[in-house]
Amino acid sequence: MPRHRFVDTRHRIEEAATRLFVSRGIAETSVRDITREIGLSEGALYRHFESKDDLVWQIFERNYLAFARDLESLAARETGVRNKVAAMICGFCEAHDQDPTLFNFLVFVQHGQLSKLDADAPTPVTVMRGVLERAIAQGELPNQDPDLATALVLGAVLQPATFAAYGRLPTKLQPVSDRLVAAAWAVVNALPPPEEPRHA
Amino acid sequence: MPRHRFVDTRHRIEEAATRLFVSRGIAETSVRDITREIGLSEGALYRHFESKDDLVWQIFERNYLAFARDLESLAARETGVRNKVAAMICGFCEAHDQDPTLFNFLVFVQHGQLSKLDADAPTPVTVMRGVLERAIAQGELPNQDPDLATALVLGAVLQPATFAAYGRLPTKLQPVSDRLVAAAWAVVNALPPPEEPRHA
Amino acid sequence: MPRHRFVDTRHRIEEAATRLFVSRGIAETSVRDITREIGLSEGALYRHFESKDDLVWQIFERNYLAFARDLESLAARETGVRNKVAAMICGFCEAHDQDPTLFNFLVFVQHGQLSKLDADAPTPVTVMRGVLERAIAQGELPNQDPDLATALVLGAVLQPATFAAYGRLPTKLQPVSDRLVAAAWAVVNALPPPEEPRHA
Amino acid sequence: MPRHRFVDTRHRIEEAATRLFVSRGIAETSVRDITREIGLSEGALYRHFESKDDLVWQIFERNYLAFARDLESLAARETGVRNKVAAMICGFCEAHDQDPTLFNFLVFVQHGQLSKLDADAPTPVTVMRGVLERAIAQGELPNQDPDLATALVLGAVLQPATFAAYGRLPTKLQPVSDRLVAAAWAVVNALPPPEEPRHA
DNA sequence: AATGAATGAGCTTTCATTCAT
DNA sequence: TATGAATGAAAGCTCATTCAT
Repeated sequence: MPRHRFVDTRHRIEEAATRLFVSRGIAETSVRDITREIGLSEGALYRHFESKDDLVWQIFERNYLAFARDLESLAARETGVRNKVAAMICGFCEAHDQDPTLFNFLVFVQHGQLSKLDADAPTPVTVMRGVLERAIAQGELPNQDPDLATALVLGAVLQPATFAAYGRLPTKLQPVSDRLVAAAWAVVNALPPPEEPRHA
Repeated sequence: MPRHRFVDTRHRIEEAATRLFVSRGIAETSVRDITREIGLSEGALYRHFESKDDLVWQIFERNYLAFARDLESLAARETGVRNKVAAMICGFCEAHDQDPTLFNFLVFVQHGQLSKLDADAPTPVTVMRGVLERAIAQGELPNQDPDLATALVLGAVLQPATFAAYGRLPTKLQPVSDRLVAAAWAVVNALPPPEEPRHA
Repeated sequence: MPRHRFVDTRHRIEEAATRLFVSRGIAETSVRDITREIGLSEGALYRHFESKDDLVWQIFERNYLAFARDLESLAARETGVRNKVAAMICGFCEAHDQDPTLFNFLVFVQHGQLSKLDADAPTPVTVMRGVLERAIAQGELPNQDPDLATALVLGAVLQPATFAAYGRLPTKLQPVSDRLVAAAWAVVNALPPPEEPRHA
Repeated sequence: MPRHRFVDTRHRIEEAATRLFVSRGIAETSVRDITREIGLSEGALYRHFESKDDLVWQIFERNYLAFARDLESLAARETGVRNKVAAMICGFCEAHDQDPTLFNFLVFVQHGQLSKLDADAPTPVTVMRGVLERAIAQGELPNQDPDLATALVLGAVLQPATFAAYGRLPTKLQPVSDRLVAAAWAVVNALPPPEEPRHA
């Protein structure tokens, strides 16, 4: 008999739940679906999580914040926006490829979990934004709205991830991470021409 | 309560439903929620839609295909990839700004509706892909995977739209459409340096 | 434009209703099913019948009593139990063959309608019982319980009718009416041997 | 309210359901009616039966087939049609008297359940038919249509059972089983005179 | 007479959660 | 810790009936 049954069970619940949440949606996944998947009784789940909501939240919070911290340390390790952004994009790709199910849950499925987060807890979005904002302020990047810049950079990884989830792209993003990095970099440097290009 | 109001009940249902679907999610919105919103009895909804699923599908299909056709004609009107892509990006922005709720429903909420579409019905995604693929084939764009290119271009509008939905960006995208166009264009022209750039 | 539209519509409702009641059951047939069958709106049915219950009742009462009266006059026309019973059995067969749907409705489907009948209204059952009881009293038939006798005689037509409804027998009973008559007659004359057949 | 009563909930459901189905009809009995009758919540029923349909079917199938097997073994135990038929008629009476509610459900109420049965599963009807057909083939009975013979024999028990259900006969059939046996026997031996008995 | 949208009660079923064991 | 029957609220849906037109 394994020593860590409790831990093990909890982990198996989270894993099965994440899988089902991503493939069917949270509301479409019943507690019964989850427990049946791992041969557990319905009631037993409540020894490990206070409620279904709590289960969703636990999966989300821990992983979301951990992911944010990872990105943060990846960026901290580098110098210069270019390298920092590149490292973070690669971080997204690695997180995606390592567990696409969890990645999709964190980034796409999380219905309403975001608003439960501590307002100033670092998230993948705020971490990226922090790097870009600082770079803009210090003139490392063209002057631009940091929020829009963040959206554009993230779009360069998240939309490919979406395509991968829908089968429009291969399941692995790391093989194309160079391309995504190039795109992310291009996007924050590609400003439209000024509105009124006076005389010749 | 009057029986025959002179308003289009069907339309009011669709509108309220779209709003609720976007803000809460489809599964989290009950038929009762929808009808209560517009002062209608539950049963009455079933005079207009066969089922809740049917309601979702009707809203989705009609608007999704119409949107795809709009993009198609916007692109057709232009010559050259650059202009075509620019027109489409602006088309996304306009659709978004005109009815952000509907836009978000079509692009983000549609749970499983995509798979019900006719396999070869044109969608916003396939329309964009068509333009890019042709341009790549004809050397108008650097050689690259058309699917990845499509993802990157779409990311340049959809991620800002997501940010707008979350309040991270203003509700209107049209004011920044130039920027999005520039980003979209940059993204398909920013290829990473070749892996091994031997001698000169 | 036909003169008797009203009458006509009413009749068409009754006919369609009877058919559906027999084939699906009363509860399983909705007002909508009935009206759709004859291209009428739901509301219009209520110009002809006060309620669905009323519709059921009207179909039942009129036909059930008419059938009882038919049997009564068939019996009255004959002399002697044998002939009277034979005539009634043939009456059952004819009624069945002429409109099996209506016959089955009257005899098998009528859920709870029987109890709404006037307690002393003549019914097919009471008519048959009357003939048999009188014959027993007058020694025309062996002494026996008139109710049991009635059941046995009716069983000789109704069970074949049931078989016809289930496809175990041809749809027409008249071709075998002689046999049914013979059976009915045999059944009221076949008394079991006395309980204790002492010596010899 | 206690969670784990030491009674067989499933059995109590079946019993209450059968009673209600017979007295009101299947469609007219709601799941709520059934559970209220035995002090159970509606949802709890679905731990024991997949659906209302499933409940109906389970009650029907098990008992119907068991009854058929009983009749089969009663017949097998005897030699000669006469005895076999007598044994089966008595079997019907016993089944009826032991649980009239269940008997009526099996024989009269079963809405559409019959068609779900395996096509070649033995039923009370086919068992009786088998005995009669063989007897006819071997000349033990006058030559006649075995289906009609089966209908007539069954009519001799089922119509009295119907009368008992309607209160036209006492609730017990066993006291008159001799009479029913005599009737059943008479019915298969009472052929009408040949159509045209020309000269002597 | 006829229409059909609207009502509102009721139906079957699902599901998160509790609790005796 | 685990089980699974039981709860009770709510869901999607149906349907007899009404009524403005």
